[in-house]
Amino acid sequence: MDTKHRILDEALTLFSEKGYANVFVGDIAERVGIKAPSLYKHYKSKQAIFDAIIEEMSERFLKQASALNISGTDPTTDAGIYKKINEEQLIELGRNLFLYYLHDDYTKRFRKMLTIEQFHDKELAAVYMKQYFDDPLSYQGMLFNLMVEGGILSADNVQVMTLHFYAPIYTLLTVCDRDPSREEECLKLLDAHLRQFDKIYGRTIE
Amino acid sequence: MDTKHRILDEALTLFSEKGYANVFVGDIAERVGIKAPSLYKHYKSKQAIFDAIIEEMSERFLKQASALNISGTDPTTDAGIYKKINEEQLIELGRNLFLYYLHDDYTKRFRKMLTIEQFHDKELAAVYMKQYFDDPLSYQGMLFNLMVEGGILSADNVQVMTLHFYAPIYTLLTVCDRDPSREEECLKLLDAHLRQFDKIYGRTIE
DNA sequence: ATTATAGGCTAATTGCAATTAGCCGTCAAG
DNA sequence: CTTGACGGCTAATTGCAATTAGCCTATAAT
Repeated sequence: MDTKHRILDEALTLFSEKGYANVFVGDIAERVGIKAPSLYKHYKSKQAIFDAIIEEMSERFLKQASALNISGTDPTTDAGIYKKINEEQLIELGRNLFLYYLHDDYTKRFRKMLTIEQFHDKELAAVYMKQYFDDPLSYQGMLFNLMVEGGILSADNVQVMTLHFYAPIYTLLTVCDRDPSREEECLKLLDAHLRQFDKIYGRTIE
Repeated sequence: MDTKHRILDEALTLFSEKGYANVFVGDIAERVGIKAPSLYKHYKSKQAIFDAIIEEMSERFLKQASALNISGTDPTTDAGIYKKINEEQLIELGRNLFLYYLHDDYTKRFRKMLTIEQFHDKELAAVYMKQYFDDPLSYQGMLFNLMVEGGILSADNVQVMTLHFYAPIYTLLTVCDRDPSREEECLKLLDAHLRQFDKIYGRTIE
């Protein structure tokens, strides 16, 4: 009964490393510890495995939002916290966002898989964009609006400020995905970015 | 004799749209206007076509550097120009970088192809990183150093400043690659980014 | 004029990888 | 205690897509 789930897990790993077309059902089966034909007791086809991964990940995304902010609370209902944030907390917010994306095992593999497969299918490109561009920007934008209200940040154009915050995080993330050996270098650069960001947009409250 | 080159061109188009594994040699042949077996008069195998594309693009990259800066001259030999640049020219520099990457037909298709195929092969990931991260950052970093010397920009940390300049450009570029219909939106955001960048780091010369 | 080469075609061939057929053991429910 | 679903296996089968064989024409060089 657990096999069904192990198949998805191993398939995701392989798809993220080699891409759908370069993974054979036999590879997946081997990792799971069964033979290829046995896979078909659980999934109708190779494509069905892929679809099930997309399905599961879409659900997972819905639940994860709260992992990303500093308080673990929902900022729409707890706006006050973000009006009192300080420099260290702002930096921690960025670092958490980065580290979550970087190390969460599922999102990491899923992101790599989407990166490879995004051009096969308009849908996948849309999922990628939503997950790694639109949602982070709109979520961060919302937080920053609160911070501007709270006098913690100052900006004419919150959208551009949010882009300035997020684009380096995204860019460094894609570097680490491609070459994990540069992780340390990227973390340093991330840190420098966040401090500089705070210096640029932060307002000292006296 | 021209067929050999047309094959590369059509193959690049197809690989960039569907990925290597999803393109059949018959597809390439059809576009060129010949039958699949005839391809083998020009290239030993499908893989050889792919390799030839990589080869040709690597050469092309060497020649293109001068297309990206405002003067068309080599800044290592003509540093003076960058010490006298003004706000509008700085913005133009960023826009040119973006538009070149976005619209140059070869680099656009090649970038998409690399995005899809990068995880097959360490080499390809390295090419991608060099082309879209390391080289732009080091090149821009060099320009910005000149501008800091010239009193046009001010910064403690030129590396982070360069990241702040380039990361949004890169990020918006990946958005346009995935969904060309957002090009206009991205261009507006690019413009706002560049103006904001100038406001942050620019120094008025009186 | 003849011949070799380049480049095209049709018709195999090959080989691999997805899937199907059909068999078997286990175990829980009746 | 027997039956049927579940999940595994081996041995086909299928189908497709890369490549090879072998032929043909045009043209350019000898």
